Amino acid sequence: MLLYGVSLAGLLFLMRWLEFRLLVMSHATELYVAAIAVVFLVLGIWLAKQLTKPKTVLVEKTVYVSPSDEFIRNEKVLEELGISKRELEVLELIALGLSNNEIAGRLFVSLNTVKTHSSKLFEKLDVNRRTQAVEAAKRLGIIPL
Amino acid sequence: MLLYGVSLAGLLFLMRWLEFRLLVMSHATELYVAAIAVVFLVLGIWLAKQLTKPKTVLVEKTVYVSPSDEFIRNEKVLEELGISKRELEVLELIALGLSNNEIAGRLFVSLNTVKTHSSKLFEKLDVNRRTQAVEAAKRLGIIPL
DNA sequence: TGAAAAATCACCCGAAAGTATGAGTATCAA
DNA sequence: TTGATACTCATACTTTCGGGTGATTTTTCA
Repeated sequence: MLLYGVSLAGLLFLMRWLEFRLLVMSHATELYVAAIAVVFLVLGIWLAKQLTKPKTVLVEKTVYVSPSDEFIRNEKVLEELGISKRELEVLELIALGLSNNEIAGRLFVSLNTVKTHSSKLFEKLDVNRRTQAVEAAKRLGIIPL
Repeated sequence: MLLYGVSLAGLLFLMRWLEFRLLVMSHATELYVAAIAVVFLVLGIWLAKQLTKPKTVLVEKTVYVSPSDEFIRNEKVLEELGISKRELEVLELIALGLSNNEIAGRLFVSLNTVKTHSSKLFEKLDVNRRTQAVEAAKRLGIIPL
């Protein structure tokens, strides 16, 4: 008897619902159609996304990595050796292969000043040639390899 | 009693459904809606296909100019520039920070010979200083970084 | 504010580096 | 054998480098 009641209730609900559908269809057709359209549009998109294998395009890019891209200066060594800012600048330009004259021009100082800086630099790096200075500095992590 | 209830319910539902179908048929709305649904389903699929950007997978092929493990000399460049064996030896010693005199001593040749070699070397590397030569050579993969 | 450190510049001198030119020897391929 | 190339060495000259010394000016910092 209980089951019967429940069934009847469900049936009534279903009828009500169908009736509602009917009502909507007869009175608000545009809305309904639009809803259907949207629902199926989304369904279509979803279906397409599910069913189509992702189009994959492989693009190969050759990257040349220079070992000097993540250079971290060893400040500790700099401090220990007592190398000043200016001296470091000179050192970097020396490492680039510039002559003292070119360095002087680039730093807007006289040739003599550059010589003084480089001399002190050599003393601190314990070398006596600019090429050795570059070697030593790279080894010590003062300038990038 | 249970069976009777269910049968009755089913019967009622069937009648309602037939009635509904009939109604739909007579108004032809369902067909229209179905058509809309199909159209928009297809439209959705089409849209999805159009809008899905091809998934681009960028594969970065990393080529180390000079891997930290082992140095491979770029023989090609050597040949292109016409750098001889002896000149290369001089170049390597220059890169080590040796003076022309030291190089002469190590290679058992005269200072003048070393000068000749280095001069030709500079010419081939298109530089005019030993420090620049070292820079250029390292960049070209002629000597290890 | 005053001492220390850094940066600037100058002059001298010898050593090293680099340029120019020429030339002898050895090797290898055509 | 000859021509090309690499290697060797020399002389002469110019430029650059590096060491030494000293000085002035800035900057930094206690």
